Amino acid sequence: MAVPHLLKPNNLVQSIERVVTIFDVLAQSSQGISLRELSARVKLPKGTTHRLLSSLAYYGYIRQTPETKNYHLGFKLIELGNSLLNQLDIRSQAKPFLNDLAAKTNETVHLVILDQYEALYIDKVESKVKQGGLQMASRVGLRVPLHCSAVGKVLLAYLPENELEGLIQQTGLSKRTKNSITDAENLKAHLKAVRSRGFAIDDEENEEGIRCVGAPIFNQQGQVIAAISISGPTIRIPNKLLQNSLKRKIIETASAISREFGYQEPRPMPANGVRKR
Amino acid sequence: MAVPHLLKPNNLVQSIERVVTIFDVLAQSSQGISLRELSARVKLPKGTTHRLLSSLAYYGYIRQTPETKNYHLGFKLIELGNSLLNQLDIRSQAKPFLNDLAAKTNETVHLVILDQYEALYIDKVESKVKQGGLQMASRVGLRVPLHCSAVGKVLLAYLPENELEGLIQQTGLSKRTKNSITDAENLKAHLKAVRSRGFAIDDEENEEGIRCVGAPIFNQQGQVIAAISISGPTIRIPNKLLQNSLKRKIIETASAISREFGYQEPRPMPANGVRKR
DNA sequence: AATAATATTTCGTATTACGAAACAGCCTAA
DNA sequence: TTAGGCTGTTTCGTAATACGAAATATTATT
Repeated sequence: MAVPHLLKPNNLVQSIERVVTIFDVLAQSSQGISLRELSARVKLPKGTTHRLLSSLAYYGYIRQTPETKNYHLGFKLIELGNSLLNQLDIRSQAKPFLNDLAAKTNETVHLVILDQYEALYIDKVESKVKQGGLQMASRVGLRVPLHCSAVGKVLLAYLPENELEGLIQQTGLSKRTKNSITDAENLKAHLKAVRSRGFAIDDEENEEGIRCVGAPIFNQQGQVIAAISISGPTIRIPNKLLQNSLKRKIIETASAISREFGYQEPRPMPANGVRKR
Repeated sequence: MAVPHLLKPNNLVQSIERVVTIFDVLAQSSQGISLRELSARVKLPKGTTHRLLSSLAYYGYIRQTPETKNYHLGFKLIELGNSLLNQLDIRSQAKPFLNDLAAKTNETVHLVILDQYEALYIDKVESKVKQGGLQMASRVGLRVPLHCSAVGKVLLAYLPENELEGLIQQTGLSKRTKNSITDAENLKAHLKAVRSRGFAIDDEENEEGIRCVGAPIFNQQGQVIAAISISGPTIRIPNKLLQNSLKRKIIETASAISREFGYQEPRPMPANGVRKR
């Protein structure tokens, strides 16, 4: 809930702390929630909760269904969230390339950035041809662990050593599936390989039955600013396909986007393109 | 900025008021903003602003670029905004129909709901074939006035009389283009026609060079819960096309979505399907 | 190296938000 | 129809909380 690597300031504004908790509860309550239950969940007196809610409602950050009196997140949040998405120029720059890639591969394409030691989806393009109707559990705004996703491993690979250590210390390497890499040394070796090859593979390491290939996007300074991936059900993506056409396509697309940002490809060893925080 | 028709409670929580103002300024500052400038804009001492910011940063609602020290909106807002979008089942229900409609018409399709006397875009599907590269100034999370957009007029048409009055009183009828309807009586007559025909047309009333057709989506109780539209540049959309194929397609699509919500079409007069707030 | 212009932290104070308790509105059942 | 038990909402005296001026630290600039 809180940004993991930021140390907690000793003088947090109480109301902000409380509002944030309320938002979290509301985000989980898709059917809305009553004042009574909400105040119980956030462990505050009804009166106090109500006061915070009416302030938030006044500004459109939450809303109350008139019939049920239940509280929900407010539409102002869509406004803000999308305003932020729009400010991210990586997103608009990458969009046409992602569309193209999804059309060519008939699989789902993702764009992610690094945030708070997690990979944050900031765009998703589904192929029109949804064979079998298999859907990925991804969505703009959601997050995946870094150590067990293709995009995540790409981002990790170009992170300074000490930050990688920090992540391992703080969040650990969770075992999401039987293929997840949970050993720090294994991971480091794996990441070294990712750096030298320029792409990463997720072979059902995050979600059973899903395979992905991911590649990094560099800016002019050679820093990794985002990652893209192609994802699909294992049955549709044999290893052969992954290692050949998909791998080629993701690398080509990633390079094309990097070039838009002024990145100069041909260095002798692109391996040490360290990402500065 | 504040919800217009809600009366200001006399006991707003000060910190929330301030945070909201900060968010608004940050949303407008796509390049980030310095503490000095931000504190000037929100008319608060630097120290005070800084304290609020560090609380918000701790929870990921804002972030600070390490190099420039500038402040930006935080990714938590994307998470919340999209979590809310996802809670709106009208959006997921309508999605396939919108895709279909965009593909068939090669124009941009919008899904909007009524919020705070404005039409709020909650989905947008662009046709793949972007002839001429003409782009609409719309985006999920943005808003259009009700009285001069096809979707807006559809929503207005099914609003109880007193709410329509309230809107006119509070926000007025702005003249966005030479075609905008700015007279209350004209508007009422126009809305009556919209009700009886079951669709609305926006003939460059909101944006010069843009024409739209819109139609309402009903729920089981016969209330209007959303509206959809087809929009495109005037040059590509002659009145003939609008009145024939596009009009037919938007009505068909809207009915199909309404049926998903259990709406029973064939009543003698669907005109009095009054929308309850 | 000195200066200027930032961002950040400190700390005594009074304003602000607190929350217990009273109130109001609604449903259900007798 | 009215009593009872639920909700959500408002009040108000109090003290804890957030306030913000000023000191300090951190950068950038000359």
